[in-house]
Amino acid sequence: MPELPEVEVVRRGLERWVAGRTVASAEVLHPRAVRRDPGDLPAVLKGRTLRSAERRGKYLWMPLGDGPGDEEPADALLAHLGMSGQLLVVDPAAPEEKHLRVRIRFADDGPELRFVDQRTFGHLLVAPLDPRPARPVPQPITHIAPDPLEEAFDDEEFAVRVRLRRTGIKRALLDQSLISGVGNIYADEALWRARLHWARPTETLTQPKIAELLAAVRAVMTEALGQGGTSFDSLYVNVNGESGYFDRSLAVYGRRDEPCRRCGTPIRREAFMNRSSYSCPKCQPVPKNARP
DNA sequence: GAGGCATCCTGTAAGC
DNA sequence: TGCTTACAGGATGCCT
Repeated sequence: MPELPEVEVVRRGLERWVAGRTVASAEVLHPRAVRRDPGDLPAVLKGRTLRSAERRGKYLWMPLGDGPGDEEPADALLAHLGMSGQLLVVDPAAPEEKHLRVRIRFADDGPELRFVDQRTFGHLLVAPLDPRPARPVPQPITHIAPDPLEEAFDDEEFAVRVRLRRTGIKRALLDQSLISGVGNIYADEALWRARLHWARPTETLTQPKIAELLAAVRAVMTEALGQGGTSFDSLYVNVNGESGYFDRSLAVYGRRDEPCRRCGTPIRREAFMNRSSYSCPKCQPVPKNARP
């Protein structure tokens, strides 16, 4: 499941293999894979140059240029991988993947870009860039907060906003308008490292504790990035189709009844927001006034 | 305005 | 063996 580290791995692949190339044609094979008007995508992309590969949280985008000029791009190809999306750079003659949703061919007749997505939670679209912020971002994601690996992320502001919330800390971590790029897996891992239960009321957290949690979020993401991301099956791969290995390093996620790596207590699984939370009963005791 | 929950989707695994 | 059900989860929209 792609979270920030996995998406960053994909971004680096796009920067290396796709940036600077001009689109010859685009083909939409599943309407749900493209937001707005799916019929428009081929016409809007044809002849445009994919300038570079940018990322905020779990969103990727490639600003679109009209030629060799150095004018500021006004729009971008925006992508979210959802649960199972993959952006693959493959030989045009390679057989079609079972869940191929969008195919983009280039004018240089080199490797093509394919959007493959089994569960169709991911999507592509072309959107205008909002030029107002210091770093232009596509308009559909202007409500997304910077991610903790960005320079623009403000630790103090994050702590203030978390303490103003009246909810559980894991809900806050998953709220992309507070902090982007954190999903269920890395939320559980960071909370374990910071010895916090997921239902801890946000208003009871001190500023130093929030700083410790942020450090844990950054540490787990940086380590995952170093190993090419997390993969439990073949659903997540980088642009060349290679899986990451970080799942071997997970301390709690998916380790129900296995011993905690700190104290040996069996890891518990609890239902949370129609999904799962994994934690250590001893290291992460249920708080008073828990907010599920 | 903020918080919380159902919904979208498909493949896999478990249960009967 | 074959069918049914539960589960996985990011973002959105709706309800309170």
